[in-house]
Amino acid sequence: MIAEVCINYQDANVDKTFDYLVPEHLEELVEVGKRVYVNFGVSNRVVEGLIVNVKEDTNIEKEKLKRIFSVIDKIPVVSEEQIKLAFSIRDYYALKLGQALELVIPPFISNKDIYQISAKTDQEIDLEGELKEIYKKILKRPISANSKFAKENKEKIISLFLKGLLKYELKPLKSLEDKKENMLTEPQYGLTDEQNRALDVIKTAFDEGVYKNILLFGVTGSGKTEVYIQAMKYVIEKGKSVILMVPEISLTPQMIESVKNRLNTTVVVYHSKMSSLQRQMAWLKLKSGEAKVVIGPRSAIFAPAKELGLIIVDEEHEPSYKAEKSPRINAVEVAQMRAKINNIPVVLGSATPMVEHYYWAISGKYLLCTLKSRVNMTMPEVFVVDMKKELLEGNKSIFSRLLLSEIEKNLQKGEQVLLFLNRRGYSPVVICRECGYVYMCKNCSISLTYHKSGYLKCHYCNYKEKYTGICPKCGSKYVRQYGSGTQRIEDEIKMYFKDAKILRMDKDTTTRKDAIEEILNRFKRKEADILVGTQMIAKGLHFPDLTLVGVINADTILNMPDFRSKERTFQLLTQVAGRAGREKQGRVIIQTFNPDDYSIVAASKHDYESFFREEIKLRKAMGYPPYAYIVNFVVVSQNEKYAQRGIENVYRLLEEYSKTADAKIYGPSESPIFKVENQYRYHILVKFKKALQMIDVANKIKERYNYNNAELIIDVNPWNTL
DNA sequence: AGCACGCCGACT
DNA sequence: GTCGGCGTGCTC
Repeated sequence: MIAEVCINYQDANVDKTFDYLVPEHLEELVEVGKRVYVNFGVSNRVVEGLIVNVKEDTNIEKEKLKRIFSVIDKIPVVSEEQIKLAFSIRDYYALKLGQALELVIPPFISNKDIYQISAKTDQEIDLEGELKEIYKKILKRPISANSKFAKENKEKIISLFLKGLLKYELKPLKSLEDKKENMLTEPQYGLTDEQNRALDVIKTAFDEGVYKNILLFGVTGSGKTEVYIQAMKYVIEKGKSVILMVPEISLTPQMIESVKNRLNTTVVVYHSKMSSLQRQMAWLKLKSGEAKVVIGPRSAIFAPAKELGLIIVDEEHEPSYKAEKSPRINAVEVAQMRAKINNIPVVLGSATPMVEHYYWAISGKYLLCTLKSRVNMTMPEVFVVDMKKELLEGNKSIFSRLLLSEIEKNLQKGEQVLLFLNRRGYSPVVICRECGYVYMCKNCSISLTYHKSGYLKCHYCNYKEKYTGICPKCGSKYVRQYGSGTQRIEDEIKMYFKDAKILRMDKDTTTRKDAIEEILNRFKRKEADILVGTQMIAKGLHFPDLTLVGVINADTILNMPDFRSKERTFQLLTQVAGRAGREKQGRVIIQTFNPDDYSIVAASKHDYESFFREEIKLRKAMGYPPYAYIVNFVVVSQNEKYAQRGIENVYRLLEEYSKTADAKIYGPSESPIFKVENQYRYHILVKFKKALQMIDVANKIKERYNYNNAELIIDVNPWNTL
C-alpha cells in the first residue's frame, strides 16, 4: 500500500506530492484526507502531510520510499471531493498545491484547538527521565494539541508518538446545540408563473444529474429568495445538501432567518467571524450530514457539505466573491468547479448579472430564467442631474438644487433620505497651495485622506498621522482639502438642514462589532431622517419610509482605470436606487458630470438590456472578457530593483511560452498603485483568446519562476488591476 | 523550509 | 590549489 502525501501544505512551498510506503500496522488507519507525520528531506525531519491518494503497489521502486510513521486523524479532515476541488483550483489559478489544499482544510484544524493528545493505554509505561514526566502528565489528563505545553515539548511528544504511546483525537465537544426552532411557515404571497418556471428548470437540472449553470435574472423584489427556498426544499427532500452563497453575512440576516425557518433541516452558517467552537460545530454538523444547508460568504464554498446537490450564488455579480489577496480565487468560479465535480447545477442569482454571465446565458451556454414582475412594488422615479450645468449656473455646492429641494420635501413629510457616496473620510486629497505638495502615504503611493478626527489616513494600509495644517515641505499655512467624503457630506447637510437628524455608516463608524446592525436599527426606528454612507448602505436594506435616495457623485467608480468600471457603476446605481420607495413611491437623484454615459442612462431607466448591448460592443472592440481571458502577473518586493528583476524574469518566460498561444502581452509596467504597504509592484497583463492556453501558460510560468527575491502573484481573471 | 551541489572569486 | 559565497534545485 502506497500513500500519496502532500507535504507542508501550510507553508505551501513544495508543489508536488510524495509517495510513502504504508507500514502494515497503519494500513487500516490510512485514508485519503487524513493527516500524517512523515520523515522528509535529507535530515529526515518530521513534517505534517495530507494523504491525497492511496494506491496499491504499482511499478514504484519501493526500496526508495520512506514510511509513514503515524496517522494523525481519526476521521478524514478533507473529503475526496474537496481534494479534487483543490486540484481543480490549483490548475485554474496556477497555485501551488499547498495553497489550494489550505483552502479546503478547515481553519480550526490548522489551529489544532479541537484536537487533544491522550495516552493510548491507561498503564504507566517504563520510560526514562523527562519522557516519563511528560507521559505521566498526559496519562493523568489529555492535553490540548494547541497548548503551550504541547508546543514547548513538541520533540518529546513526537517521540512518544513514534513509540506508539499516544493518540491524537477530536476533543469531546461541549454541547452547544442551538435550539431547533420549529417555526415552519408556508409561503403566503404562492409562486408566480415566472417563479414556477425557474423552479422547474432547477429541478430538472438537478434530476438529470448534470453540471449546468442557471442564471436567475430577477429585479429587486421579484422573489428570487422564494425560488431558492423551494429549490432547496426539493434537493433536501432527495437527501442531498445545498450551499447557499451570500456576498456578506452581516447584510443578509433576513434571508438567513427565512431559510432557517422554512426548511425542515439543520441550517448552518459558515464564516470567518464565528468563534472557533461555533465553527467546529458547523463543521461537524455538515461532515456528519446532520446539516443539509450551509449559508455563508466566499469561504462557504469550501464547506464540507456531504453529498452536495445544489449550489446557489446570490448576487453573483458582487465583487466580494473575488479574493483581493493571494490566492486570488473567485468563489463563483470555484462554485462552478465544485458543481462540475459533483454533476450538479449552480444557480446564479442577480438583478444586474455579470456581463460575462449574461452573455453566456443568451448564447446558450447557461440556462436563463428571468423574473420580470415585481411583487407588490413599483420602480422608483430616477432623475439624473448634470453637475457641469449646476456649476455653470453658479451652484458651487456639492449638492444640486434639485437634491436639496427634494430633501427639504422629505423632511417636511417625515420621510427618510439615503445619501450615497463611495468615499469615506472628509477629503480624499490635501494639497499645499503654495508649493503644490500633495500629502502622500509613507508606505503606499496613495494620497492621504483627511479625517475629521484631525488625522490623515491611508485607506490602503491604515497608516495615519496627525494633521498640522502646515506644509511639511515649505512650511506654508495655505494647505487645503480637496474633494468630499462621507464625513464632509454629513457636515454640509447639517449646515443646510440644522434640525435634521443624521446617521453615518461607513468603515469608520462600523469598526465595533454589531455597529452595522445598530445603525440600521436606529434608522429603521426613525431615530434619524438622513443616512449618509458608502457601499455598505447600497445592499439589501429595506425601510418603509425611505422614499428618497441621493447619489452624490456617480463618477467615482466610472472614472476608475478598469474595464469593469461601467459595469460596476450600473450595478451600484441600480442597487442603491432599489432602496427607495419599496412600499411608497420613491425618487432617486443621481448627480454626475457624465449624464450621457450609457451606464448612468441605463441605470436611470432600470434597463439592463440596453446597458448590456452597449457594454458588450465595447468588450468586443477592446478584446475584454467574455471575448478574452485575462491574467495579471504581478511581482512584488520590498526592494524596487528586486521587483523589477522579477518582472523581467516573468517577461522572458512569457515571451517563450506564449509564442504558440494566441496571446497579447501588455507591459511590463509599474502597477497603477506602484507601492502598497512598502511593497513595490510591477505587472504584466496578458489577454488570451482561449481559456486552455491561458491555464497552460500561467502554470508553466508558475513552475519556472524561481526568483526568490520577489514574489510572483498570478491573478487569473482579475477584478481589479490596481 | 532545509540542505547539497556546483560554479565562481579570494586568498592562506 | 581549496575555501566559502550564494544561486539553483530536490526532498518519496
